[in-house]
Amino acid sequence: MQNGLEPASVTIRDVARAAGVSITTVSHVLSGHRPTGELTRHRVLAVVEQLNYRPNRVAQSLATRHTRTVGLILPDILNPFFPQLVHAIERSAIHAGYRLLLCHTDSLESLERECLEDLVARRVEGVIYMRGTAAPNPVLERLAEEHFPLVVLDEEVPGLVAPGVYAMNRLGGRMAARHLWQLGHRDVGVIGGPRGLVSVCDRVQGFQETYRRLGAPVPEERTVFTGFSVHGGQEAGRGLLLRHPELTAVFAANDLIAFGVIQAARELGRSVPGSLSVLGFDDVTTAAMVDPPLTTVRQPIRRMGSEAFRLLMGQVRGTWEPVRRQLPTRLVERGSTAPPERVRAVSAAGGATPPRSPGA
Amino acid sequence: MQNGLEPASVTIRDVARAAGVSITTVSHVLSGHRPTGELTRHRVLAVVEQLNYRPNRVAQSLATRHTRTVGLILPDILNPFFPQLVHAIERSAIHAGYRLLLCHTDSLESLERECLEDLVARRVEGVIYMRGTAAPNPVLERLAEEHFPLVVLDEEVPGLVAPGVYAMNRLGGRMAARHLWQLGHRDVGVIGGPRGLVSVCDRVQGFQETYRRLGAPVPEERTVFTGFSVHGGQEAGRGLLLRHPELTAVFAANDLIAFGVIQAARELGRSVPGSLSVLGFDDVTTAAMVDPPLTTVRQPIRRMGSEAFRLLMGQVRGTWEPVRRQLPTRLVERGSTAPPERVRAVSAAGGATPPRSPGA
DNA sequence: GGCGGGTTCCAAACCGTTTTGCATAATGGG
DNA sequence: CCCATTATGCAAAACGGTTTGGAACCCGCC
Repeated sequence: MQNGLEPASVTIRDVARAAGVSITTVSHVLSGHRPTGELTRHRVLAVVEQLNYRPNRVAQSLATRHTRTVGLILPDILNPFFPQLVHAIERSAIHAGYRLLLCHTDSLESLERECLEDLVARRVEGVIYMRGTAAPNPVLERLAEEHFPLVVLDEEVPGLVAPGVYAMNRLGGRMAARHLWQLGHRDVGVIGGPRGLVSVCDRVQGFQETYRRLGAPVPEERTVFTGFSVHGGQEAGRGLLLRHPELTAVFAANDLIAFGVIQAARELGRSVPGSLSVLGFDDVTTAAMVDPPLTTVRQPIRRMGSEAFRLLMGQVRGTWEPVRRQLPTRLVERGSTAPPERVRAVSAAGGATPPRSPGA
Repeated sequence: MQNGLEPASVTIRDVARAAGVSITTVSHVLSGHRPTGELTRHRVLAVVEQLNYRPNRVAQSLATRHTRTVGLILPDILNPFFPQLVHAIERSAIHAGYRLLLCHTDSLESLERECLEDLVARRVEGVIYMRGTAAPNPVLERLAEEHFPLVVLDEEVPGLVAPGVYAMNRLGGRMAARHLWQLGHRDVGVIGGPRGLVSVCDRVQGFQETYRRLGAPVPEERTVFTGFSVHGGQEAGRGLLLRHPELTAVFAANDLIAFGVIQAARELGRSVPGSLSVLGFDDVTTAAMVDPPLTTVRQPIRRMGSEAFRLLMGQVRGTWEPVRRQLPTRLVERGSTAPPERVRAVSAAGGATPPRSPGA
């Protein structure tokens, strides 16, 4: 390698020399950590301007032992849920003068570990950790034990004592159940996400528990699990609907899955919501744009992101405590759910309720 | 600030002391830059293991003058196009041992400049720059002049001589035009993205140029511009359709806009593609999931991302040259386009073509 | 005129690595 | 047995900043 490519950037030494002062002085006028003479200050500033000097942040980081960087570990950037989260975090971060080091793990545990190690080796001041796999992560555990600034976001890590920000998943599941129940659905199916994920368990259990309490427990074979993806939802949805044509509604553990279910339903000639209601989770921005617009349980994504960052900063500048924040979900009713056909027919006959027109 | 929070990480000095060798030796066994005795090596490695030593990457960076980091500047992470691009870049990056420093600019020129400055101050080895504004960026120009490793991605910067990777936008526009023309559309509208963006110009011009050549030039007032967002598309679409109800098809400069147009059409009681065909650009993953599935011009997103990274690496390790790579687009026909009603009626009467059922 | 106090500035140590030049020990050949 | 090598390991100088402890100077006051 030839080297010689570097623009041989100007150092603080160059500035000092050009301004005829010591390095120390330059540093002080730049940082303001100590008062400097009016005259020298202007001279230094002028030289800085003229030479277009910018302090080397890595040298600064080494000396000051802070990098103004936080690491982000996320499982799947293609799931629109995560970009929304990243966006919220980014806003907070930039506002606080921090940058984000991005690590996409593709839900691979090995990558997760590697990234985590690398991030701390790079001396990020903290890590916001979003997992996509249920596999235990020893590195994460060590970090938590050492009280390394860390906040778990979105997907809880069982057994880990560390600060975290989550949605009220169980509550969300209940909301979904109540909604479908009230519409009159008695034969419902559930499509969960990856097995072992706490959020999936909570959502599914919240849903099932409500149906059970209402007197119509969801039989085990009507609950299936798949990946958090459109494809997964489609496959699982097709299977479920084929085995249980009597189903009038399906609750999906996230919006991507719900999208897949809608496609599967269409494939099988079942209209949504006419012959099948579909309910999602997350309220990703595209949820309002699909056909039909998806009824879904909204997570307060922006607040989750900013809260996560806030918590992280709290740790960075002092007090580590394993706060566990849960933010409320809320049902967003759109066009993918409607009363089941039987009920519809009845109420239409009674002239009470016209068939609902799905619309924003 | 109490400090004392740092886990007081173990340094190379600690390892050296514990292993009873010099710092140099430790460094050498770890890097393999010089041969070391079998015995010492094992001893050092054992200590490293035991102390769980990880070299401080920022110190390493300072000493070696490389950070194994590249900066990413992108205008809008909420537009699913960019996460897809980021994903592709990330894959290449991680494979090459690099990490990504993420800068979301919200299409703000001031933020762009700031981020760029910060990234080079942080000594990223290169920058992949995606712009969302037409405003000139002096920092960018300086960097390009200095031959700082840089590749412009997706959105060209007029007047800048720097390596770049783009889609064949003009060609894409032509493809869109040809498609609509062949379906029989003669009254078409165009909704461009932000004014001044080269990609927008190219797409729109490619489209218009084709229609002109075919003998049905698009009148100026049927072309409007808006932001790259669903909302923008909806507003612009509503306005356009209100002023020009005679339109039978609309070409949108990206998928988000197209989604908005579809919503606007629905608002106005026009079915898609029944009474209005809509054609997008990008082929974002959600394009296949909206209703109706969007016919769109696909950009080779993955290839654009990996090619951008490849180009960047080329610069990092040596040769700067302002290569300009253009990747081909391709029309993906889905359900949002169909022959205009008039034509449909005719051909249906002629019994030639049954109304097309939009489907995947 | 000496002295306390406030300004300004600088020298030097440090942050945690890499890397070069050299010293020493071990090895082998003549 | 001695010398030329080769194998090993160390000390010290970077890398580009921050920060602390003083030194030098100026001021006004008693």
